[in-house]
Amino acid sequence: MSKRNKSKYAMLGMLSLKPMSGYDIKKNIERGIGSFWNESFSQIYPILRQLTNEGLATVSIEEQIGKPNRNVYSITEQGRAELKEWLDEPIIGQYPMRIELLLKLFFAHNVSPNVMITHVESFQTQMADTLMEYKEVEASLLKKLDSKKESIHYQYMTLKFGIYFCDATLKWCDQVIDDLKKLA
Amino acid sequence: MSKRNKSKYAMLGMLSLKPMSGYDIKKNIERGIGSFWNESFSQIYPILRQLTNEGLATVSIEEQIGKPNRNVYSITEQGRAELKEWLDEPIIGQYPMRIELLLKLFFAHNVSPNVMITHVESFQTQMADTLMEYKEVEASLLKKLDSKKESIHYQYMTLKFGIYFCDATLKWCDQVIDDLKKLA
DNA sequence: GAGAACATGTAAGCGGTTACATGATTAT
DNA sequence: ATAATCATGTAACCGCTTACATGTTCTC
Repeated sequence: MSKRNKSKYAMLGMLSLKPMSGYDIKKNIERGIGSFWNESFSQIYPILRQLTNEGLATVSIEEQIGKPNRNVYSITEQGRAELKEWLDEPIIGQYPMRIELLLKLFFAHNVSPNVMITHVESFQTQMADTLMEYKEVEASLLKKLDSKKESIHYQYMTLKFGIYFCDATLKWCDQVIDDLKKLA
Repeated sequence: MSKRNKSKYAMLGMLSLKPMSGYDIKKNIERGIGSFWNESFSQIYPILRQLTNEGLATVSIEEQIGKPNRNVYSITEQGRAELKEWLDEPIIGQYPMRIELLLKLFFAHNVSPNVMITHVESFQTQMADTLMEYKEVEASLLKKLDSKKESIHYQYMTLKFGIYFCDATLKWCDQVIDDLKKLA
């Protein structure tokens, strides 16, 4: 009944794309699903070891010259089965969002409107940067959409979420800055 | 340097609106900022006590007939000062988002598209419900906008974020369901 | 009669971040 | 030279959720 650890499924999902090391997984999470998911090394490495103990993944050590060895993990049939089981499950409950900017804005009557204008503007530039990154990824994904890999389509759908979110947020920022200026 | 506990400021912020009990704060958080912030009783009560120990709030016990006593907290000048300090600070770093639906969608090549159609559709109806609630709150806020309380304006701005977010998400759901049907 | 709302709290445990530890290679 | 990338891990700590504990009144 308690909140299950979803990091495990994030690992299995990543390994379902291709065999990877812990380091690879970190990078792929950042570049691929960083807008709505994050994992740190201190979670990744122990979970990966746990997966092998449970027979959901196997390891092979790749020796490299001049670099540390890579522990490359591959998903097993059993791992795939467990991943599918999780994918089938309906999603219950809410994702917790804690957006500090909005918390401050809600209590902004305690300070001058200019304070919040500054905060919202820097939030806005951050968002604009993020959107540009997404657009670049989009361009590279669009080239691959014809390929036989259906996973590309799913990657594109999640990316679109990020783009929709940024767009909406940027429009909101414009409006809020306008409103704040009227109060100032 | 470590991640500071922002729950404290959520409490101070709530008390900056009016004196409240822990129970009141919980309700006000749910109804007012629930779309981007949450607190549980096991955080609220200890923090409230801590605030009084630090001189940031005072308590008064209201006796009631047939109901448990209410411990009503009021913010002190010192509390207001600390709240303002926090409001002034620039917001550093990212808010962690963990949206399970998107995690599943990213790995959806492992299951039939119909599985994700089901998930996205129930996500969509949830969002639509949320949006309706927001619209109701919006209607009641619009009536109060003329009032002398400037805090209403800030409440409206944060509510607008929720509305923008829901709108964008609903449009995204429409598109994704279309795309998924083409894959099925 | 069941369940929600009112009202306050504690204890245990997991989830997750931050800091620590190590060290070579490559790019600026 | 300095920083970044590659690469794997551990330990400590904090934040937060879940479960537990208690009891009345009001609503369906």
